[in-house]
Amino acid sequence: MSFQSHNHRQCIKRGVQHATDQCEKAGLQLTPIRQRVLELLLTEHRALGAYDILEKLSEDGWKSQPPVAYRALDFLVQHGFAHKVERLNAFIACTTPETNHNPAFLICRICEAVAEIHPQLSRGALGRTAKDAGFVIEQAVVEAEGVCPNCR
Amino acid sequence: MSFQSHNHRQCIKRGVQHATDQCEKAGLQLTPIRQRVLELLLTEHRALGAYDILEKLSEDGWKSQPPVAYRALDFLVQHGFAHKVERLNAFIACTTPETNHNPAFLICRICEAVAEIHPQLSRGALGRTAKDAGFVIEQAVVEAEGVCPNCR
DNA sequence: ATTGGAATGTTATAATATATCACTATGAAC
DNA sequence: GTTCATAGTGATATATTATAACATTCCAAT
Ligand SMILES: [Zn+2]
Ligand SMILES: [Zn+2]
Ligand SMILES: [Zn+2]
Ligand SMILES: [Zn+2]
Repeated sequence: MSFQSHNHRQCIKRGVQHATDQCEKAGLQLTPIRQRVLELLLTEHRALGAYDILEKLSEDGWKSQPPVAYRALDFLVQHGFAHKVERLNAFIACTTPETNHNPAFLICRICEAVAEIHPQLSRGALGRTAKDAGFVIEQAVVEAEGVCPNCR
Repeated sequence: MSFQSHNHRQCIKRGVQHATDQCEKAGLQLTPIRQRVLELLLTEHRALGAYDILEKLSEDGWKSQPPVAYRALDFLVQHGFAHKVERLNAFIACTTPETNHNPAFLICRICEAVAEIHPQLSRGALGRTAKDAGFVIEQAVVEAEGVCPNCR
């Protein structure tokens, strides 16, 4: 859980390592830009906008245009290495890329920290209601805003 | 439930009537523009973007600029007469404005119909997970995408 | 060597949203 | 009745987020 203090260097290392391995296995190309964007996202437990990413890339010497950031982000999201937080129009590295999952997010409105969690929604009230309505859920955006334990 | 066939004229009438009453009671001004925007939203069980609204307003003779639409939408959202669907960056009239609620949405990716539902999330897995993490949820965005009964 | 695909570079523009200031109406305070 | 404060609207400009379209590079397979 990203709200708790933890060995954050390991978050980054683990994230990059996992992506590297997965891409190797699946024949995907974790190109320098894609890897760098993933690292940037992993650096903070906070969602970054595409233009934040662009700015940071530019500090690295990549003077890239918007499509570059969006492409890298698309790739990462597509393959489950990152997620888009719709409420923020921003992106965050996946913190549990090992497991197939339907992530939900807890967003602190004070410090902007974002934690990825995995409640079993389909079994809960949402899934039941949808089922009753004859609606087939393919994907769910679940984003809770509030105050994290550190900001209370 | 907006997926089922129903007397839709009544949806519109009820929505406007409720807003009128509420505003009367609370000393709020349901101005012509605000009422018209609400009507436009009520016309379809589909989310409309601010610029869709602007276009429709313009067909009515109001040659308005973006802030006009956003202000009216802000008002409606603020007072619970409409909701923003984050996943779509668009707005939809509330279908059950009588009750205090934390709405969730079912979004059909085929016909774009949106249904507002009210699962008891706080009692479910999400609420539990948040509580365990010491996170206080103030608001939750819950938006499921999939296929509605009519499009199956 | 040629071809084809995937990734990136580059330019332009679309789509969504807000800041700011000017103007108007309304109603309360004096 | 005039003054004043407030809420709403009008209007201009600009910020922020996102994509379309086409050119170029690189590498591997034929
Ligand atoms: Zn960490
Ligand atoms: Zn916090
Ligand atoms: Zn209806
Ligand atoms: Zn449908």
